[in-house]
Amino acid sequence: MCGRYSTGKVSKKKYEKTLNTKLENISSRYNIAPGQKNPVISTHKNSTSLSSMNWGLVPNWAKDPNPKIKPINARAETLSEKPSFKDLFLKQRCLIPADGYYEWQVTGTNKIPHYIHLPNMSTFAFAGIWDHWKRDDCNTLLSYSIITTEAAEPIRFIHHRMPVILPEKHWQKWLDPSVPVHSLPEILQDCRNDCTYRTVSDLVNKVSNDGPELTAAVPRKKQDEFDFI
DNA sequence: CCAGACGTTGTT
DNA sequence: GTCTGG
DNA sequence: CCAGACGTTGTT
DNA sequence: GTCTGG
Repeated sequence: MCGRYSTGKVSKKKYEKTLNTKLENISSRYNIAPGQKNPVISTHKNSTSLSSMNWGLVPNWAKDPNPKIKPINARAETLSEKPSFKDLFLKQRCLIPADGYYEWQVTGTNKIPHYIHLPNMSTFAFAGIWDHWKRDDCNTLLSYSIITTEAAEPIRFIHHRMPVILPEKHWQKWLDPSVPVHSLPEILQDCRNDCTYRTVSDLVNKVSNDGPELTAAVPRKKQDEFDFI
């Protein structure tokens, strides 16, 4: 799955070139957590732009802008069936700029954080869906959820689910609300699985920690080595 | 029909 | 255990 | 995702 | 809003 990620060294130019549009700046962050406002690229009324959206989907029909359940992830396999997601999957897809994400490997009583990224620390984009919540007397709330799928082979030992990382060739199609429905599952299945990883320190656990040191490789003992102490 | 949920992950 | 806040 | 709180009444 | 359960 995906519950923390980074935009530390993303290339805004890569998004601008691939999408043929001008975007606002993307701040460098190394510990993006659910519930925060983060940069998201979406196409609305024929224009593609970067907006600040809340991570954790608040559907437009929610009575309250702060409902109990705000999904941070949405399963790719069932997107077109779930009442909360199906309309958004058809018409409100988004790209989430990132250059890595964190996954905790649970071994016995230990939780070892790993930083997962593409070769060469390439800038990438998660596939997501977004929505727009509005009541007369309240400000508009934009929110999003990151789509997940089965984990790629190299990182499956860490966790069995991972966020969908879209190759650049699909970015424009993914954002286009008029793209034929049948191509959506094809795009999702053609996601990147050439991920690599490193163990990192526990600094990432605390949301208030933020900096390049969170992504630094830190050797960690495995659980079975602890067992003999 | 109305009332109530609408999600994921992981664990059992 | 479960919910909230970040 | 993880960390940290989880409550009321009354007083300042 | 739309779906599910009763």
